[in-house]
Amino acid sequence: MSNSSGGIRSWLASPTTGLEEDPAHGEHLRPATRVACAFDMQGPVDNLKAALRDAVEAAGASTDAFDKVSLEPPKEASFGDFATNAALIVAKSAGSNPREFAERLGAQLEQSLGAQLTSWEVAGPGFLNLTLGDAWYSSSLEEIRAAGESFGSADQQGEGEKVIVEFVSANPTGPLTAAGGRHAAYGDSLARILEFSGNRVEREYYVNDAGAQVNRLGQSIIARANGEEVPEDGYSGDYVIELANEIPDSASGDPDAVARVGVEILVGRIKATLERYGVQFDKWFSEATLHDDADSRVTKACDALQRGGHVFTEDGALWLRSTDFGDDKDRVLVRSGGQPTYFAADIAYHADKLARADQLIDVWGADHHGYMARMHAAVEALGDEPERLELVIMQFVNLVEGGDRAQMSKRRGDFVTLDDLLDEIGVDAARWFMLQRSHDTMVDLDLDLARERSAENPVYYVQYAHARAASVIDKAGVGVPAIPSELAELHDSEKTLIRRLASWPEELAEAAERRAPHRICAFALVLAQEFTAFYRDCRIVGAPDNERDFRIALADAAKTQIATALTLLGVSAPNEL
RNA sequence: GCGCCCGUAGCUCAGUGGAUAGAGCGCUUGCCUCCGGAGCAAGAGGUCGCAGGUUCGAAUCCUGCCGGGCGCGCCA
Repeated sequence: MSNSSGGIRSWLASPTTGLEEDPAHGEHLRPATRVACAFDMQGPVDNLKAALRDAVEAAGASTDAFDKVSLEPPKEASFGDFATNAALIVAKSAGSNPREFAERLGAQLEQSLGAQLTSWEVAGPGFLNLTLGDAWYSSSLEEIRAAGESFGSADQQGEGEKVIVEFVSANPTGPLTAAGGRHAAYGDSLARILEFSGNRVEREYYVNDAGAQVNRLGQSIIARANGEEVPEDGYSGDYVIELANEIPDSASGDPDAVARVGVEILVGRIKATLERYGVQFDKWFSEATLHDDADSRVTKACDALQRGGHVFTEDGALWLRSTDFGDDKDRVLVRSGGQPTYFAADIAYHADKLARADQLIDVWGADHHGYMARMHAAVEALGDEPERLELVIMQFVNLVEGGDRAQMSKRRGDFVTLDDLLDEIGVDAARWFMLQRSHDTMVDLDLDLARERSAENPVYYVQYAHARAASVIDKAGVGVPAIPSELAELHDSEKTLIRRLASWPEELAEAAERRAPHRICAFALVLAQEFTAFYRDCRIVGAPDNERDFRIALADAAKTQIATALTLLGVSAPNEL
């Protein structure tokens, strides 16, 4: 960004480094339409909810507003295992008041759930608190274990919508920055979550290998090859000197040709960095290919807009009347000199993507939010529904060291690359720390904490719980037995853990719908904590056989779910640390 | 000036209509004959930026302010 200010993030993506965020990538807005989740309701909690729904009907109320009904473990343990606000929502439709209706609901559930329900009570304005029996816990664990690794995932993989997630797309004029690591972690994790939810997902990187910045790269390389300073607006990083040395005849070469080779090399490095980071793109889309031929896709896109009557000529330039679609200004498509703008190419690119998918998700940097309105306007002008393009805006990331927004950079003009960061804290910590906060919050990444290989570091804490589960199962030495039919009374820690496991499908759906991988981090952390509490309270090795076997099954289910969660984050789940 | 995001514990942040607002870090105090102490437990710490409004119920929704970040090119 040629015009961004200096300051805190300047060493991440600073004008003086010449590192540019991907162009054109703006801000955020949340279309009402979301990618549908392909999976059907399933799992123990859904069974309960189905029973609740039946009870609502049996008690004479409408289920029209049932999607507003919650059924979840209350914060306060004395309120039972699950609490529902159903009566508060539907009582009116039965001509009843909430407390009275909750009584009816309780009685109905008592009948339908039998031994699974130990007791119930009506509380407050009309909450119904349920206390479940060990029978429910046992059968729930059974169900979770039967589903195995796919618990919470779509019944039919790939039956959902086809989604293209475009992310990173950083200009190939320099190495990937640490900030790019946030985009990469987010986009990839979101893609994994959507895949797990049954969608067909393609990860795509838009390579801005055309336009003025590529030319500037060529000029900069040539200048360096001749031992000169780079031109104003050039790229001054040391990597340009490396490129100058690497590219044969760069001192006397044609700027475009030199630039092309430079871009090729840099794209290769970006690819390698991302691969190291665990991110694989399905498609690297070259902007230059949009400009090929006289009859290019950019020209076609402009023609299409013209046919739609959405363009006009002024001052020798061709404009899109984007104000017709909510933008605050009209935008130039073709400059008076005849060259298409970046925007025009981006429209062609999005037209191409729209033809290839049901839903588009673009992940953009926060400094591009001003670009959102025109992009949506363009989609609409093309005759498409703007909701099909979803723009997710990533806020910035700062690296913090020693309690300060740190000078990790050695000197002015340097910046922290993603590779530098990975050298410092490793892939697992980097991905976790990049993901654990919501995309619309600016984050400070604490390098000291991220480096820590102890329980103070959440990512190691979660991995530790996983390794511990593996270890104790191994130590018991009887494999993973079936859940015994005769059970001793369950410990509160066992029940708490099973409730958590059972809540996974719902949590996952939430993360998918809200495009919120950070929820998976939060879930994994709580799950690890609750597993650890169970491990502390319920001895496995040396316990009576039926208790031991039940607990092994539970530990194994927890281990599986921790591993699944970490996989969705792109973090490893080793059996030993 | 206009637009987008953010404002919750000392710090970094979860929590997009439910009951006494949570986690991690930091701080205080305990716990190793005990399946991994790379651990566990307890505690202190908050006018959810401010003011109105909607609701049986608001950190959450609406309006207006204040503060911070970012953006408003025939750049990408």
